Amino acid sequence: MNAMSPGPVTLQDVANEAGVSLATASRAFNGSTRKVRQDLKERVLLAAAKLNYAANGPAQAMARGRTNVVGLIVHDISDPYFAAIAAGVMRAAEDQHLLVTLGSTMRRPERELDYVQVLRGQRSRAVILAGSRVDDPELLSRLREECAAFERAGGRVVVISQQKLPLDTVVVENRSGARALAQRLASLGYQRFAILGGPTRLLTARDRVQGIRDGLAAAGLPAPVVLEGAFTRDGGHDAMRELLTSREGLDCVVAVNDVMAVGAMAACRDAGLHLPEDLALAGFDDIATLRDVHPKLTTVRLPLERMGETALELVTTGTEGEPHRTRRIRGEVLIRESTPLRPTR
Amino acid sequence: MNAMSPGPVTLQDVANEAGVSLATASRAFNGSTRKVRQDLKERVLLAAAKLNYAANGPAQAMARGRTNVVGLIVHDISDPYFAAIAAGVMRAAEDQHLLVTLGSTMRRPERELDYVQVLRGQRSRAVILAGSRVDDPELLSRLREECAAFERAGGRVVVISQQKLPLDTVVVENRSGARALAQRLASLGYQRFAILGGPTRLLTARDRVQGIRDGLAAAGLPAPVVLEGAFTRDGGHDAMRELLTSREGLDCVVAVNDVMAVGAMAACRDAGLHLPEDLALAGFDDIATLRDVHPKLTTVRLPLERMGETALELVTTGTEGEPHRTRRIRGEVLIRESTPLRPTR
DNA sequence: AGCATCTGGGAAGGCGCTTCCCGTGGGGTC
DNA sequence: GACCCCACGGGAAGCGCCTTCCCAGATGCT
Repeated sequence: MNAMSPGPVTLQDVANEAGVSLATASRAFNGSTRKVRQDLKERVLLAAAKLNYAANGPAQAMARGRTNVVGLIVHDISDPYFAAIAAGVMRAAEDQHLLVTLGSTMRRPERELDYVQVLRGQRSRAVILAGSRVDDPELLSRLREECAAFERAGGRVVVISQQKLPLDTVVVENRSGARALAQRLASLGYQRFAILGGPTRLLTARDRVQGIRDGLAAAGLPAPVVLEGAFTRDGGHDAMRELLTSREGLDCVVAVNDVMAVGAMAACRDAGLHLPEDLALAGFDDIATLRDVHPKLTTVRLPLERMGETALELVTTGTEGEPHRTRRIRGEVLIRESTPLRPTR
Repeated sequence: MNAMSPGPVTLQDVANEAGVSLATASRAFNGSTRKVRQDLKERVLLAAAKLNYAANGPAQAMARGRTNVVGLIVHDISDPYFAAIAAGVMRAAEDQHLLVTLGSTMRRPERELDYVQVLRGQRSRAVILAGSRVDDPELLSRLREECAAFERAGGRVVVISQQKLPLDTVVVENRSGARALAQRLASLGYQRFAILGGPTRLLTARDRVQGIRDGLAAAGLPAPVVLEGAFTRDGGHDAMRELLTSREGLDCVVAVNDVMAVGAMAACRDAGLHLPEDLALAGFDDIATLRDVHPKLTTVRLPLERMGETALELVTTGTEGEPHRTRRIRGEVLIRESTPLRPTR
C-alpha cells in the first residue's frame, strides 16, 4: 500500500500523499477553529482512505488530554441484568463515537476501586458504575475518594443503582417497585409470604426486601419469612429448597430478582410442587430471556437497556461544575401466570 | 493531596516526591531489563501510593508503541451466548492485566470492519471476533484485509466461530455437534423432524442445520423441513408458529440455538400444545439461564466461557510469525426432558 | 490604492512515559 | 595498588499527534 514508511501509517504520511502540510491534514480531520478549503479537505480524506489511515488513539489522547473511551463496570457480565444494561450503554455510546471498556468485578465490590483507578490512568472520559452499592461505609468512603480523584482528573462518574455517592446517578426505585408488587400480590389474595432475599450487604437486594415488607404491612399482612441467598440462580434454588423443607402453609414466594426466581422455580419442581397451583412465585427485573419460562413469571419490569442509555446520556451531557443529577427509574409491576388470582377460601 | 501541580499526578511528581530521577521512577514500576536498588524502589512505590498516582495509559501506549487493551467484538452483548463468552474473556484478561474494550455490532456483520479499524487506531494489542462468520465473499475479503492491516500494525486477531480467515481461530464444531444431536434424537425414536434455522447467511446457523441434516440422513430418516427465522427468541417463536399452522405429523423440532428453542416453546404453549408429549423440542448452546425452563431442554452444551478464555489465551501466547493456530471446541449432547424416549408405536 | 480578512504552511512546543546512553562509584581480580 | 567491569542513577531523546504562532499570499471591501 505505501512502501515508504515501515510502521503504521501516520498523519504525516497522509499529508504527504495529499500534498498538504501536516497542519492542514490535522485540520481536515478535526477542523475546529480554522477552516480548510473544501477540495483540500477532500484530498486529505481521500489520501487517508487510500492509505487506510487510522489515527493513533493514544497519541490523540495524549495531545488532547483525554480519550473517547468510557468505562463500564458491572458485577458480572454474564448476568442478563448487566448484559442488558451493557447493551443500552453500547448503543448510546456508538451514537456518540465513544468506545466502551468493560470491567467485571466478578461480584467482588472492592474490585470497583481498582477499575476506577485503572480507568483514571487510561484517561477515560467517564466511568459508569452499574450495579448495587454495598453496605460497607469503609468501602464506600474509599470509592468516594477514588471517584473524586477520577473527576479531578477531568472525567465523569455515573452510578446506576442507589444514590449513595455525590455523583450523577440513575436511581433505580427498587423499594417502591417492590412495594407495589407486594401490594398487587396482596390484592390478588395472597397472605402468607416468604421472600428469597439476596445478600444483605447488597443494597439492591435489601431495598427490594424492604419494599416487599412495606407493601405487605400496608396491606395489613403479617411480616414475611426472609431467606438470604446469593443473587444468582443457585442462590434462589438453594434458598427455595431450604424454604420448602422448613416452612409450611406459604401462599406466595417473592424472589428479589428473576434469576433467583427461576432457580426457585426449579427447586419447586424438584420437590414435586405444581406451580402456580401449589405456590405462587414472583421475581423482579423482567429479564428478557426469562419471559418464556412456564408459568410466566410475575415480576417488576425495569427498562434495563434504557437505564444504560440514560447513564451514557448523563456522561455526555454534563457541564462542568454542575451539581450532580438524578434520573429516577420506576419499575412496572407485571402480573403474569405465576401469581393467578387466588380463589377465596 | 499534592497542592503543587495542577492536573493529575505524573511520574515526575512521584519522582520528585521520592527524590529520584524520572528514569528511576519509571524503572521502579516496570523494571524489567534494568534493576533499581531496593530502597529506592520502595521509596518510589511509597510516593506513588501517597500521591495516588495512576500511570497515564495513553502516554505509556505511545512510548511503548502498544497498549494493554484487547478488543472484543460481539454481535449482541445482551444475547446470553455472547455474554458468556465475554465473561470468559474478561476473566482471562484480568489475570493478564489486560483491559477489554467491547464492541457490539448490533447483528450487522459489516460493522465488524469499523470496529477492527478503530481498534487498530487505538493500538489495541488484539481483537477477538466472537460470533458467526457470514457467507459474503466480498465482506469476508474486506475483513481479511482489515485484519491483515491490524496484524501489520503489530496486533493479533483471534476469531471464535468458523475458520474462514487466516487467523488464530477457536473453531466451534457446530456441524458435528448438531449431527450427534440428531443421531441421538433419532435413536430415541423420533422420525419426523423440523428445523428452526437461523438466517442462512450466518454460517453458525447454516452449519448446525447441515449437521442435523447429516445426522438424520445417517440414521436413515427423511429430510427435515427447515424454516428460517432470526437468530433470536422472536425468530424461534415466529418460525414455530408458522410451522404449527402449516405442518402436521411432526415428532421433533430442533432449533439451532437455545434462545430460539425457548421462543418456540412459548409458541407451542400459545398454540395449546403440551410439551414434550405432543412434540419434542431441542436447542443448541446450553445457555445457563435457560437451563431451568420446563420441560428442561435437550441441547448441545458449548463451553462458552472457556471459549472466551481460550481466545484470550491465543491472544497472549502467540509468537510472531507463527502460522495461525486452531483450537477445536466440541459440543456435548445433553438429552433432557424435552425429548423423552419415544414409545414405539 | 489601502486595508482587513481568510487560509495554507512551516515550525515549535508539549502531552507523560520509556529507553538509550553516559557517567560514576563500588567491588573484584591479579 | 592498578585495572576492569558491572551495577545503577540521571539526562535527554523520541514516540505521534494536536495546537498555536507567525508569515505569506490571495481575496474582498471601502
